[in-house]
Order: sequence, then C-alpha cells, then structure tokens
Amino acid sequence: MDFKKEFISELEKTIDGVISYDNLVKMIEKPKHDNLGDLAFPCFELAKHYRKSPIIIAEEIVQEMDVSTFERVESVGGYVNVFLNKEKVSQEVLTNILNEKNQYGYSGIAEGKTMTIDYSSPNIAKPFSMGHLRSTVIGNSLALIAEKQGYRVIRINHLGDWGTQFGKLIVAYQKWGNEKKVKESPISELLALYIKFHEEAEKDSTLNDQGREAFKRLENGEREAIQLWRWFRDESLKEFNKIYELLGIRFDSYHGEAFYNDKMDRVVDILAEKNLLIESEGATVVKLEGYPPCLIKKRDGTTLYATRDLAAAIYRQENYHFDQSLYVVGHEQSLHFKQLFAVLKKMDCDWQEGMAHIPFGMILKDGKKMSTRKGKIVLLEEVIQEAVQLAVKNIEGKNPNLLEKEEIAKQVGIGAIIFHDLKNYRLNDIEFSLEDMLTFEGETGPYVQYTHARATSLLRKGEFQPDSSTVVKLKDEEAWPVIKLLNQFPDSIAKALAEYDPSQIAKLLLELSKAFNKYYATVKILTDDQKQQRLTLVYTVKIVLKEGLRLLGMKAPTEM
RNA sequence: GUCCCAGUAGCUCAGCAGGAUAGAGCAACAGCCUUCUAAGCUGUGGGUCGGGAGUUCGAAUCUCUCCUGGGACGCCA
Repeated sequence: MDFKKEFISELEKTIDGVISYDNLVKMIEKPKHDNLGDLAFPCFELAKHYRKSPIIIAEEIVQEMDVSTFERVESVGGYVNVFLNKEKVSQEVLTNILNEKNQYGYSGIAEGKTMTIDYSSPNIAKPFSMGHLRSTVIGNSLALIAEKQGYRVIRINHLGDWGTQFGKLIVAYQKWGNEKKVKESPISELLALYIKFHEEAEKDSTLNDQGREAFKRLENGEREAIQLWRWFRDESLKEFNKIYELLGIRFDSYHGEAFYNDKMDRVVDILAEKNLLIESEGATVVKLEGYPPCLIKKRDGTTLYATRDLAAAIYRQENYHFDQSLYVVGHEQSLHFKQLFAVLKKMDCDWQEGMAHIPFGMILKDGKKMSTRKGKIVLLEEVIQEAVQLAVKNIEGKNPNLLEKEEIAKQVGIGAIIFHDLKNYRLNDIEFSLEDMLTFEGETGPYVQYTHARATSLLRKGEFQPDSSTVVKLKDEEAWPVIKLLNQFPDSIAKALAEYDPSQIAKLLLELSKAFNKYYATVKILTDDQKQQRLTLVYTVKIVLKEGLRLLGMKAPTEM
C-alpha cells in the first residue's frame, strides 16, 4: 500500500502547485525517529519560494491541510509530520497479505520479459571455493527476485571448462598423473597436479609453452586430449552437483566455454566483416575507445576468454531473446565486461544495452586474494560440514526432541552461510572468517529462521485459521513497527532488483524479525481477548519471513 | 603510471537520487525463563562518518584533491 499518495494529495491542495507531484514523491521521507511520525515533508524548498521561514510554512500547511484521514499531523522544526491512521493501515496491509499469501510482493512490471543470469560458473578441475559461493548465492537470489517481478529467467552455469589451463592440466597429468588416484578423489588430485604444474613452471618456463600447445591440440579436437578433458569435466561436474543439491540450486543450462568452441569462427568472421580486427604484436585485437584493446586471438591463433564470451552473448540473444542479461562475476573482471560490451556495441548489437555485469567483492584471506594456483583456498564443502555440525549441536542443546534433526540442521547451517553472504552490500570485500560465518545469534540467517519458527509455533498452538474478513484492531503499540515493515516488503523487493542487491531483502527481514521479537517479548499473544487479531499479525509475519527467505535461497523451518 | 572499488563505534556493517539528535549486530558490562521456543528480550558505555577544500539554508551522502587498503591493466579466466 502506498500511503504516501494520500499524504501528497492532501499536501498538494495547500501549496498551489509550487512543487510537482513527481517531486513531492521524491521529497516525502521517513522521519528518523519513530516518535516523529510515519511520513514527513521538509519545507526548506518552499522557504525559497515563499521567502518565509520553513518553520512557519510547516505550521501553515498543517493549519490548511485536511487531516481527517490521518491520526494526526504536526509541524516540527520545518517539517510536516504525519502519523498514519494505525487501524486503517493495519487493516489494509494485513488483509492484503492474507489475500495474496506468498504472492505478496509480486509486481508484474517485468511480465513478458526474459532475463538470462550467468552465475556460479566454477572452473572444472578446481575445487568449489568460497569465491564461487558468492556468485552462486547472489545469482540464485537475483534469479528468484527477478521471477518475483515477472521475468522469465534463464539460469546459466557458464562452466570454466575451456582454456589454456586445460592444456596445462593435460601436460601435468601426462607427466605426473596417476589414473587410480584421480578416480579416487578427482578434484583434489587434479588440483594437486595444477599446483605442481605452476611450481615446476617457475623452474622450467618451457612448461608454459607445452601447456599452450596442449590446449591447441584440444581446440583442434585431438582425440587423446579430448578424452582427458571430458573425463576431468565429468568428474568435476559430479562434485559440483553435490554442492548445488545442498544449496538447493538448479540451472537451465550448463553450457560452459567449451560449448562455444565451434561458434567462435563466426564471431571472428563478423568482426572481420565489420573491419574491426587489427593485427597487433602478432595477436588479433579489436581497438576500443577509452579502454585497452580487446584480444580476440592469440599469436598462435587460439582464442581467448573474450572471444568465447562474445560467442556466448550472441548465442544467448539468438536463443533466448533476452531483454536483460546479467553476469554475476567478481569485481576483478570489471574491465573485461566493459570491453565485452564495447565490442558488441561496435558490432551494432543494440541488444547489448540490456547486458550488465553484476560485480561483487572478493573473499580475502589475511587481507589478500585467495589463489588457486598456490593452493591458498578454502573449500566450501568443509565450511558447510562445520556449519551443519554446529547446528546439530545447537538443536541437541536447545530442542532435543525435535524430529528430523539432520534435515533442519542442514537448513539452518546452510542458511547461516547464505545469509552471511547476502546480508551485506555485494561489492564489499569479505575477510574470510569461519567464526563470523558460523554465528547463529544477532543479525544472522538462523535469527530470521528462528523468528519464523517461533511464529509458526504460535499459530500451531493457537490453532489459527486465517480469515480475510478478520477485523484487525490491534491496540498494541508494538504491533505498529511490525506492520510498517510488512508494508515495506514489496518496496524492498523492487529495490533489490533495481539495484541487483539481495541485501535489501535480507535487511528488511532482519528489521522485521527484530520488531516481531520485540512484539513477542512484550505482548502476550495466546490470550482470549485479541487472539484472532494478534495471530493474524503473526500469520502475516510468517508469510513474509518465509517468502523473503525463499527469495534469498533459504529454507524456513517450522521448528528448530 | 592509468583505471575500477572501498574507507562510518574496538570488530562486522546499515544509512548515501543532500535534510531533524549518525544507527544495528558482535564483543564488554548489568538485568529478564513457575507463562506463547532465551538461536530471544531490556539496559549501559563506546563516534574528528580517512584528511582537507568546495557547492548548499543544510553534506556521512554531491564535486575536487590528497592519504590508506584492495583489485584490474594483450596473448590466464
């Protein structure tokens, strides 16, 4: 519900069109402190126009305004502060949620539009690191949020399954590899080979050349190279799928870089046709204004990351006809995406307007980037194990009779990890800290889940039956902040999508949880006198918490 | 050297299409379970919003500049 509009239309009558409707919308704000009201209008702009003190203007507006639709209106220090009619607003907000249920917050603004989201995209033959977790979790949440606004979403896992690194790996395997060992624990053995390769290459620089040659054999489709590559890929994918299953994440496409191998000649042809290709130091590049040139082909004729991304972009447009195409990829690749979009623009692909890089900060270890090559890496699977174990321990201490302990511990432990990643602005770097990630108190995922479980428990004990004809007259002071936050949920979803920022939702859920827990602590809910009304509030809180958690990719256990 | 991020309480962060006394959580300390799940609630202490200049009636928020940290800068992805 947009109660701003009522305020504005009353306001407009008093200021003779000095400020346009659209500007008024922007100027209305939330007072910093609850005791100042629910909405505020600052009169400082008007002071210039009327050449009067804002304090006097505010007082005059209050005098002239029809305040009957509000609880009260007052002028304080140059502001017109409005206190909404709590009963009316409560009734509207709760009835609305009661009717819409988990559809609450849906807006059809993107109905009929298609969005592709490229996220997760781990590298084959390397462990799934904490860094990939960010892309996975942010991308997944953005996909859910986009769907909530009506988008048809195509989830793409652009696997890093091609490139010189596989040449290196093939060389390493042929020199030092052992089939049996790789079969036993593929990822860690392949990683060990990869690390060894880089160690040896420091002593013997010809190894890097050998790696490039091996990749060339791969690109040319040589049988032995292809067989090894396919084997590495299959084994890796098996491992990744375990993690996706734990996180409850799925994709519509697993087309990785290799998939575009036979689609790159066409890209190069188009570039040549448009006279965009230039020879430079033996390589083939596209010159760009304002950015360094984009490398299309190496001296030895093999392709690069950018070439494959061009092919992928064109493929996605031709197959999905996307209106928007997001790339949830680390901030360190910002330049690459600027170049990519610029090249597409030069190719007259006007649909590139809909493409966007959604960068995020890095997970640092001791203030530095983690490097796979040096084996400085934290494994996601181990972190998940620890989180789940800690959740089990908590359940045994706090709720030993709980059924399905294992399943709930999984939901809570993983919830803690996901929420920890999503609650802050995505561009912030995160210093890796197991301790922070495994905290279950305060502003955490389990705190929100716990609040949901509490709400559910009340509904169960009170044998609540939702009834949209309930007349909600909540006299409790503490209910009001809860209702205001429930009302903000649709806005926070819209903002999360507009800014590609799931933390907007996480923050709202925290605020709502805090307000509800305060309500819970001060108001006795299961009493005879306002039980149905109070439980209706509890029920709507439960709906919003559950739906909000879902949009973050988290489960909402009913008990914990 | 050039470009991109970021710098707010001891720690982690909110707030940033300018607005009222800069807010949370953690940690510390003090309280609250014979009553709806204490993974909770209440209270206390804690700040030159990196420094400086500018725009403005008004700047944590916008501009410039400097400092600090991180990242990226043609044959990796």
